[in-house]
Amino acid sequence: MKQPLSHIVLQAIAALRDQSLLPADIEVPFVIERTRNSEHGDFATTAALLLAKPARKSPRAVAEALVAAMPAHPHVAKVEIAGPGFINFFLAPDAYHDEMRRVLSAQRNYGRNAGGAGRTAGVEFVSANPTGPLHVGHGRNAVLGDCIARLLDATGWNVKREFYYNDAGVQIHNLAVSTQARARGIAPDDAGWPEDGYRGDYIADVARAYLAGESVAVEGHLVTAARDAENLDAIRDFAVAYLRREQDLDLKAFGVEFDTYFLESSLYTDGKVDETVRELMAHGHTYEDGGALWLRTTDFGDDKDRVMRKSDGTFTYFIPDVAYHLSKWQRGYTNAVTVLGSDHHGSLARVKAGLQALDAGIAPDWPHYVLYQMVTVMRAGEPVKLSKRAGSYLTLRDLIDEAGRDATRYFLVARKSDSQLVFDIDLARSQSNENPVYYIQYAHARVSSVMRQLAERGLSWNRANGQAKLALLDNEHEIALMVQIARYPEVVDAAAAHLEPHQIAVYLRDLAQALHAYYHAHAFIVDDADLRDARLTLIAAAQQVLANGLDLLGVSAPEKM
RNA sequence: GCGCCCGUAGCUCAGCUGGAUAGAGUAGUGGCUUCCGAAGCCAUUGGUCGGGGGUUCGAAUCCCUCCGGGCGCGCCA
Repeated sequence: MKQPLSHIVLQAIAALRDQSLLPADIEVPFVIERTRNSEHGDFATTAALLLAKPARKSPRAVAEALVAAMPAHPHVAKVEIAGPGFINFFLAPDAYHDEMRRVLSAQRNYGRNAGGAGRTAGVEFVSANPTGPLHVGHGRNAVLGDCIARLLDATGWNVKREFYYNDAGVQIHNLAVSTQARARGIAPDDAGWPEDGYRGDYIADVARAYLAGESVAVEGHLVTAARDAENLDAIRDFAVAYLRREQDLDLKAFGVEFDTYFLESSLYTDGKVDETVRELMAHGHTYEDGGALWLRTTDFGDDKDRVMRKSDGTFTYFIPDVAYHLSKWQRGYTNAVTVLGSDHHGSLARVKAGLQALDAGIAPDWPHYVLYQMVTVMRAGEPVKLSKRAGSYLTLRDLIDEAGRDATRYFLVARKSDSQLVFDIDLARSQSNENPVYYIQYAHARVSSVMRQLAERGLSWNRANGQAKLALLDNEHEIALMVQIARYPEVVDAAAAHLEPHQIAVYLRDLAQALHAYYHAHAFIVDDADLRDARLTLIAAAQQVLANGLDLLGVSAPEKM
């Protein structure tokens, strides 16, 4: 709804320039924003405040000139100047009525836009090594990445979901020897159990499946167990496939799927690591010291230089990381998002430094990192300790089984990613009004309930009929609800631009509240057919937006609860 | 010691990225169901936005500093 307003402000600025009341060469990054207080209208702009200095006039004088130069628009009922020089726009009710019609004609497309213009955005997330089941932290990562992908898709990007993992490093060796020990009947704490072995019971499951000769289908190929406890390579391949499949099943149950699985080992076999090292050396940001090859990352804002190639000839992990991100760039990921636990934030500076040192035309702010803080899980008032190495941690699967997919997704994404999250299992699984996800879903189901009632009474309402007399929607609840509905496209745009899916979660709560309040204050199935059609149109629009928003979070929108 | 993140109502958190009188939920208090879903609604109490300085028309938001909490700081990944 902002576009017409930006348009007439731009026209007014142009008019003032033509009259030489404003310098011709200034850029005005003005914005049209929602007002917080309805006394200030629907939208406001601070353009006059920003123009005051270059125009060498008082903000109010600039505001008056702008308003005088502003063309009329049928959706704008009134323009006022307030305070130090705010320009407030009051929309005509028709602006909102038209918007409701737009919701119903666009349906699932309402709120989507084409800002990404079909360019490719790669969202890398989860990226857990296949050494065990996913834990709750991975769950936060998964839902953040998935919702960001959904937001980018909704804003016109061609989105690729990508999962990166290491299938050959120290941790994987550890997995192999742990599984081998289990296959030989050695348990943790027994003599001969490998140091730093994975102690969880799931390792015994892997070993059992291996000895039974099971086959595992994962990522489009099949791995069959060799059953030979002495064949460490076969054990490793099987264990990786087995645990990857477990992760995929958990992720699928969580509503998360990927387009691409990228193996770190492929960077070596495809020569990408060597290519990256060659390029870094060619651009002169490397030097040798103490038998190791260093990258001068301090040239690009890191706080100390980093070793690329150790004195034993192997690479540190960060070179594959740089090579991997280079591969994303080469694969045309104009926009790249990496979702990462904040405990890895130290690696950001060096990877970005490595990318800059390649001098490949990569923008300094590419890729975008979305960091998230730890999740603390509470059950019955007690924290549940997360300890991957101890093997006694709460898994994502446990959480989904207990709290349900919808509540788990909502809770893990409803907060800003960079603040610590306390996940209260008891609250998440409670089906009460304390639980926001049920409150939102309930609001959605309630509209379906009205429609069912309508049918039972032999009445009908045609969703596709844009003829409803929406001018009848004029009480405070209706206006509040229409305003809330019409905000949706703006919220989607902002949430996508800032990679902040929690904005959707917060918005949906507000929308559900406006709908519940309307529901309570007014009847819908009334005798007056015109009024009935108008009100049904409104709640149908609200329901559509709730469904669209829930879809962005990957949470179901039930017709019945 | 250095770097990043956080500190907003008793509790859990928003705050549209510098705008107008800082908002929700929950807890507390007081109301509302012969009627389409009470899994609901309405009203009300509650704030030195961790403290202090600064930048400007204007700061919870940006800068500096201090206090408190979290996470990092390896030729580990």
